[in-house]
Amino acid sequence: MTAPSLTPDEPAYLHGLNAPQREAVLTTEGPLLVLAGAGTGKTAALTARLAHLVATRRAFPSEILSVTFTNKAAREMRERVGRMIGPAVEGMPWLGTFHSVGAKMLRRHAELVGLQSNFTILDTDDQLRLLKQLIQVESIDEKRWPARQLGGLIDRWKNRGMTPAEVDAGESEHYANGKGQKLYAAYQARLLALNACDFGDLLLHMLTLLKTDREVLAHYQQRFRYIMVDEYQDTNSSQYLWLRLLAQERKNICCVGDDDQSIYSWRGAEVANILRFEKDFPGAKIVKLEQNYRSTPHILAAASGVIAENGGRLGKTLWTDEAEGEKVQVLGVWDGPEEARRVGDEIESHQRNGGTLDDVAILVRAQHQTREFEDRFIQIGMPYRIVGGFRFYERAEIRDALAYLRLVNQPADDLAFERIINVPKRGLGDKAVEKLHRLARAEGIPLTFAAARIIDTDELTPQARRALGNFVGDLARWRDKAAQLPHPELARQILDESGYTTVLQAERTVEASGRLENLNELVRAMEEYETLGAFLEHVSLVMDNEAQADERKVTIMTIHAAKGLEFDTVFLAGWEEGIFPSQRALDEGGLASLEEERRLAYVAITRARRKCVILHAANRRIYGQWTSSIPSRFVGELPRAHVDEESSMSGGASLWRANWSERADPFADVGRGTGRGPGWQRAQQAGAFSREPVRVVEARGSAVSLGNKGRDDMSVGLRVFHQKFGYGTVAEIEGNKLEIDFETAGRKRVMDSFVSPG
DNA sequence: CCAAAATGAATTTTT
DNA sequence: TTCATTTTGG
Repeated sequence: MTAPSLTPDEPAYLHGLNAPQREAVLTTEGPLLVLAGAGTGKTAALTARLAHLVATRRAFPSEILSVTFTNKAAREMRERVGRMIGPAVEGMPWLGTFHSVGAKMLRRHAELVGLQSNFTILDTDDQLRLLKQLIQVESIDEKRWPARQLGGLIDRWKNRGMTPAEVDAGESEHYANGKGQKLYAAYQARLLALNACDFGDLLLHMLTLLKTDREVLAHYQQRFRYIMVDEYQDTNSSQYLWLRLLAQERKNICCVGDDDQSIYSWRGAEVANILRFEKDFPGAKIVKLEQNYRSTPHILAAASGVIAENGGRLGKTLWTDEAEGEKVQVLGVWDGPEEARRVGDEIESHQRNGGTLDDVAILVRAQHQTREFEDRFIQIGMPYRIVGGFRFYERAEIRDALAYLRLVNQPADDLAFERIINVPKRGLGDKAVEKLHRLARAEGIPLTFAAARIIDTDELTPQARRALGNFVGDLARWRDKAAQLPHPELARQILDESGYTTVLQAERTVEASGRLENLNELVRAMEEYETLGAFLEHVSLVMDNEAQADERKVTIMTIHAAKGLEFDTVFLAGWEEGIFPSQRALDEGGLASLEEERRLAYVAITRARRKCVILHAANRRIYGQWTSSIPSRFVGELPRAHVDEESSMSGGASLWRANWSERADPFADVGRGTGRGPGWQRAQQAGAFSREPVRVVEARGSAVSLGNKGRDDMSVGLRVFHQKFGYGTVAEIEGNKLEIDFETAGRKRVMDSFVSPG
C-alpha cells in the first residue's frame, strides 16, 4: 500500500491509500459508486471517507448516515473511524446496520404507524409461532401449507417494500389458494396488537412513513447531509427505496459494493440495485478499486477465470503487486472421509512447517458438510472451530430467560407469555392455555391480563388455577422490582424464583450445567446495558456472540459465513455437481442461481491469501445413501495455467475436465429434477473412476420404499432386543412394524428399526 | 400432562 | 443418516 503523498502535510487518514481509494475519499459531493473488488481495501476507503467528511467540517458526525448489513461491519467501522477522528465518533448515532438504524427511527415515530415506542422486535421463531396461530384460525391445513412458507412469502413481500394492500391476487395466490394476502394483513394487525415488529417491519414501517409523511421525510432529508452504504450489492428493494427517498434532496450518497460478491439474493438482495446505480442517480461518478492487497496472482487469476463465465457484470480486473506464489491446487479424492483425511494431513504438515492453525480455514457450501471434518479432526486431535450453527441467543434456555424479561418489560408480549407459561412445568397445559386464549380474544386483552382475570373465575381446574395464580403473582412482583433493582439482579431473581435454575440444577447432566453457564453469561452480558429495554434491543438486533477467538484453531464454516474474511490457507471442500453448485439452487433458480453459485465460488477462492486447495470427491453419502458425483463445473472453469491438479484415483481429474469441455451446453441439466442422471452416467462412461463406484442408487424414492418394506432378518418367534423394553419375542410382523411380547414390558408395537436380533 | 414413538424434512441465514 | 417436530398412549 504505497502511494505518493499528495502534499507533505496531508491528513493522516489519507496515508497509505492508493489513487482510486483517494478519489473515493475525496469525492464528497453527488452520487458515488465505489466498485470494490475482494481484498481491495474497501473498508479503509470507506472509513477514511467518513473521517474526511468530519475533519473537513462538511458535516457533523450526527448528520451522516452510514449503514452496513452486519453488526460486525458497523462495529469495525466505528472503531476505525474512532481511531481517525477520536471521540467525535461517539456522536455518530446513525452509524449502524439497516435494521438498527431503522429501529432507531421507528421508535421516534412509532405512534404514526400504530405502535408504541417500546415495541418488541420479534425474531423468526416468534414470527413462526404467530403465523401458526393465524393459520389455525383460518382452518388451513398446516401440513399442506406450512407456516414457514407463509413466513418466507411475507418476508419476501416486505423485502420488496410491499404492504398487505400492495399484494395483488397473483402474489396472494402463492399461499393457500389466494389466502396469502389476507393472512399477511391479519399478521400485520396482530403485530400491532402485540406492539411488535419483525425484522422486515423495521424498514417497511419507516419506508411507509417516508412515503406518506412529508414532514418526516423532509426532516431526515435535511438531517442526512451525507449517506454511505456498505455492501450495496446486498440491498433489497425496500432498503433501496428507503435510501433513494433519503438521498433525493441532497444526493450525496456513496454506495460501496461488488456485484461479483452478491450472494444473498435468496434473502431478497437485488444485484440490479448496483447494476443500475448510474440510472438511479444521474451524474453518478464511479470509482473502481482493483488493486488487491490480499492474494497471490495465481489465486486472483483462478477467481477471475471462474467469475468471467458470468454475464451482466459491471466488470473489474483485479491485479496485485504480490509475488507469484503457489498455483491453486485441485485435488480429486475417492470419497468424503478421504477428503477430510487429506485436509487433515495437509494441515498437519502445515503445522510441522511452523504454520499456525488460525491461518487456516475450510469452507463448505452447506452446514452439513462440516460434519465429515469434525469427525476426522476429533479423531486426530486437531483443534477446530465451527462457525455458524446455533448462536448464543438462539439457545432454548436463553430464549426462555429472555421471554421472562420481555414479559416483565412489556406485559402485552403474548408470545413471550406463551413461551414460558409452562416453562418450567407448572401443570398449565394446552387446555388451560386454550381457555386463556379464548378469554383474551373475547375481551381483546393481552394474555397476562386475561390470566389475572381468569383466576377469579372457576373456569380452570383448581390445580391449574392455583398454578396460574402463582405465576400471575410472580409476574406482578417482578414488575414492581424492575423499577428498583438493577436489571441483572432482577434477571437473577426471576430465574431463581421461577424455578428455572432449580430444574436445571436438579438435572445433573453436562448439558444442564452448560445451560446454567449460558444463563450466567446472559446475566453478565446484561451488565453492560443501562436499562432492561436497551438490553432487549441489543439482543433482538445484535444476535451475535463474539468471544472465543483465543485458542489457535482451524476454522470450519460455510462460504456465506466467510464473506469478508481472509485466511492464509483455504481449503474449499465438496466442489461437486449437486453440492456446489447446489442442486437445489439449480432446480429452483436456473441460470440466475447458477450465476449466484458462481459468485459464491469467486468469494470462496478470494478468501485465500497464499494457498488455496479445492477438493472434490467421487463418492459421497447423502442422507444415508451413497451417491457418486462428478466434479463441479467450476473446477473446469479454473484457468489451467494457474492450477495444479492431482487425483488420488488413476485417470485423474483431467478426464473430468475433458468431460465438461466436450459438452455443448454447460447448463444442460439446469432445471432437471434430480441431477443425478446424466452426470454420473457420463462420468462412468468416460472411465473417470478406476474402481466401480460403491453403489449407485436411484435418485429418490428408495429411502421411502426401504422404510416401508420392513427388514428381512425378522421373523415371528424371533427373540429380539429393544433399547428401552429389553428382550422379547416377535409376535406379528406388519411391514416395518412389529408386534412384540416383551419379557418385562408386555406386548408393544414398535418399529423394526428400534430392535435388533437378540 | 408427559415421554416415547412415529413421522418428515434435510442450502445458504448479515438482522 | 440424523435431526426436530408431531402424534400417541399410559
